[in-house]
Amino acid sequence: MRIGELGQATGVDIETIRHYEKIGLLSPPAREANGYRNYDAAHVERLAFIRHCRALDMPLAEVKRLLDFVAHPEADCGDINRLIEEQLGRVRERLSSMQALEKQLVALRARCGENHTARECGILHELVAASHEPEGRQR
Amino acid sequence: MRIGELGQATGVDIETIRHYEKIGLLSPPAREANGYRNYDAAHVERLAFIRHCRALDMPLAEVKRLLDFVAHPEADCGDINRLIEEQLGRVRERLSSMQALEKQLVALRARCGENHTARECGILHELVAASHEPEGRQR
DNA sequence: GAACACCCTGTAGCGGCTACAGGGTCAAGG
DNA sequence: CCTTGACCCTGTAGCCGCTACAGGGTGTTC
Ligand SMILES: [Zn+2]
Ligand SMILES: [Zn+2]
Ligand SMILES: [Zn+2]
Ligand SMILES: [Zn+2]
Repeated sequence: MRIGELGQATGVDIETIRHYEKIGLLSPPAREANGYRNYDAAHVERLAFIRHCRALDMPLAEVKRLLDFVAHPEADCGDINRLIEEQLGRVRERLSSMQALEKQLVALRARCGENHTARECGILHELVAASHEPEGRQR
Repeated sequence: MRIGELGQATGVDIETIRHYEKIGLLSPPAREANGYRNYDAAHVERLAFIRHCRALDMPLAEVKRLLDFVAHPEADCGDINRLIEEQLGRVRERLSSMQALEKQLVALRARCGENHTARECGILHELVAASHEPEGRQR
């Protein structure tokens, strides 16, 4: 199948597919006589796998590591475990900082009353005032 | 004060300070005879404000808009309100997708038992299997 | 006069795409 | 036969928000 069909089949932009090939994440497919890329079922499989991992917000470098495991199934599984664990750690860290962020934004929003000018805006005052304190009371 | 002192005072890397100047976020300071940047109190104020907004994960483009409000306090505050609202919307969207992500990763981790090879690893099997289904059951 | 801390400009890199520019290929329709 | 259109190719540059050099200049101290 050609690149357009592969994109159709997996819901991936063809520019992205070429990008994955360029960075060595998706193996170069065969070429037709006219130079067009010609993908097979394994490519569909692989690309779907990549996208699934990306949907789990894994960096491409980690996806690459996982693909290596798929290619060499005799390897020990401990590393896979660790990879997921690391990923989970990062996600949780990000999650908690985003929760703190949401709280701050909600508080900020509450500072703004009815129509007035920027000079009298509680949001702006709060932002200016807050930037006078050392960052990170919440730590 | 020189750039190093400003960095000290605000906890911002001097490369970052020069970067902010280059992209027009921080106004160019005066220069000493030898060409060294010479900042004043207003710059400290402004830089602290920028960093505080960044800590709230605002894109620099929005920080710029806020700085415009600070500079023109006669403007209507409605836009400030909207800006914070948009920011909150983005944060919440990201937050809920990260929560879903965390769940998936926890489920994934549970699939891996004791020591075994990648071939028998439940995580890998799950990832491969999941990539066969159309993405986004959760939507 | 040499070591050191500081400063300057400019360029290139990161990740993960996205968007061109400037071409080639091939089937259907006027 | 020729044009239109859909598809494909390569290569380069841009996005964000930094970060890291390379290759220099300045100014104080021993
Ligand atoms: Zn207001
Ligand atoms: Zn102030
Ligand atoms: Zn396992
Ligand atoms: Zn399969």
